[in-house]
Amino acid sequence: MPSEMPITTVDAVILTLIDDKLHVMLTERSQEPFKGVLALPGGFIHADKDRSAHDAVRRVLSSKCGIEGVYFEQLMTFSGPDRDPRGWSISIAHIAMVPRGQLPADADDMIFFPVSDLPDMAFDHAEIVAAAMARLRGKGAWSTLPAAFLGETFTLTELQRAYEAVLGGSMNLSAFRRKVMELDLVEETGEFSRTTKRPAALYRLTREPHSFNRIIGGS
Amino acid sequence: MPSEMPITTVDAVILTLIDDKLHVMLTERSQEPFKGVLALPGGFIHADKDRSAHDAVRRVLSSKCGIEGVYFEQLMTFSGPDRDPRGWSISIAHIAMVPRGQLPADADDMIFFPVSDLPDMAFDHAEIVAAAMARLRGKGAWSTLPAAFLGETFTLTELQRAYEAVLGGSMNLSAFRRKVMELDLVEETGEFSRTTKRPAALYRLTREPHSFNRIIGGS
DNA sequence: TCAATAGTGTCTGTCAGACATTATTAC
DNA sequence: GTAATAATGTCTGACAGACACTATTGA
Repeated sequence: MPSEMPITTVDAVILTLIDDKLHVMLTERSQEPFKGVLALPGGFIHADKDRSAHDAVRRVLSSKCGIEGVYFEQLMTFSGPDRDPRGWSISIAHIAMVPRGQLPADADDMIFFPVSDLPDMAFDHAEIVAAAMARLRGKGAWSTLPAAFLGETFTLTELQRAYEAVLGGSMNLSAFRRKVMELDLVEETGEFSRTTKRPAALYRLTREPHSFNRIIGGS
Repeated sequence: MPSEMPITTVDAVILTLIDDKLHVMLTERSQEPFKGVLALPGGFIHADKDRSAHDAVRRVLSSKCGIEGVYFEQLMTFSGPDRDPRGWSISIAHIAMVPRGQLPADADDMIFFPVSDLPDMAFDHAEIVAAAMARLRGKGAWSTLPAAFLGETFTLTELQRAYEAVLGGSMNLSAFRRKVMELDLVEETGEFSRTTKRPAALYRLTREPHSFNRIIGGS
C-alpha cells in the first residue's frame, strides 16, 4: 500500500434553467489555492462523516449551498498530479439539476452563469463543466432528466422548453406531446396553470427521472 | 485538508467475446484482503508513477494482464468506508474491451467467466461488473463500441454478432447492414474472409469507437 | 447438386415532422 | 371580437423490420 494517497475531493456542477437557458452555479473561492477565482462548489471527502462520495456531495450541497433534496448523479472522476497545486488529486465530479424555485433566496456567494458564456475557472473546472454539458446532451434525449429542472408539477409546454434548453434547438410540438403521452412519462394532476391566456393542464412525472429507449426527436 | 485520505485504487472490467458471448476477466487474489477470492484486476494509484487514473489503469492492464493498446474508458467511481476492510476507499472503475485474439497466450491466472454466470467476487466487484454491463448495453446501441471486441478487420456478420452479444437478442440482417453502410461506420478493405463457405468482404472502422445518433434496431 | 453462408431487393407498417385546425382564456 | 396560448387531427415521407430472393463458395 503506497504511503501517500492522493487528495480526494468531490465537486458539483449545479445546473438550473433561467429564462429557458442553462446556467451553472459558481462560487468565488475564499481560500488558497485559487483564492478569489470562480470555481465549482466542492470539498474534501471526510472519511469520518461521509458514507460515500454521493453522501459527501449531499453534504456539500446542503452546507455550502443550502440546497436539499435535488436530483444529482455522478458524472466522472478527474485526476492527476497537476490539476491541484497541493498535489496529486482526485475529484469525483457530480452533476446536479435544480429547479429555479428551489434555490435558496440568499445567493450572495452563488453566482449563475449561462453555459454559453462561462468565465475563467479554477483547477480543471472548465473541463468538468464541459463534460457535464456533454453528459446532459447525451442523456437528455433518452431520459426524463430535463424534468428535474422543473417543479413538482409543470405544463407540457414547460417540459418541452426544458428539453429544448438541454438539447439545444427546437422540437416539434405535436410529436413531442404524442411521444411524452404514449411513453407514459407524465400523468395529469387535474390542476391547471393560469399564468397564460388559455389555462394549461399541469402534469407530474409518473416516476423518478429515468431512461427510456426511443429518442424524443430534436429539430 | 483532512489528515487522512481514502485509499485510492483503480479496477478494470476486462471484457471479451468468446463464442459470441460476453466474458469478464477475473483473477484469484494472491494477497489479503480477500486472498484466494476472485476479483477484478486492479491496483493502487501510484502518485509517483501515474499521470492520471487512466494512466494507472493502462499500467495495471500492461503489468498485471499483459494487455496493451486496447480500448478502455472510465466507468464510474465506487466509494465508501466498508467496501475495503483496510478502510475508507475509492475505486475508479474502468471498462476495457479486448479482442479475443489480443489476449496474451499465457493466461494461467486470468480466468474468463460468462457474464451470464458469474462467481462470487471480492469487495463490491459484483456491483462494478453489473454497472459495466449496464453501461455497455446503454452505449452499445449508440456507438461503434462493440467493434472494439473485433480485430482490425472483420466481416459484417462478425460485427452484427458483436452487437447482438452486447445488446442481447438478435437483430435484423438487412436493416443492420443498411444502417451500418449509410452511417459510414465501416469501409471495405478489399480483402475477403475465407473461413466460411462464401467468402465475406472484410471491413474496418472508418474511425475510432464513437457515438452516433440513431439506434441500430434490436429485435 | 446440395448445403451453407454472404449479400440484395422490395413491401409494409410505424412513426416523426409539418402544418392546419380547434379550444379556451384575457382583454 | 381579437390576440395569445394550449391542444388536437391528419397528411406525408423516411425508415426499420420482415422476408423472399440471388450470389458464391466447399464438398
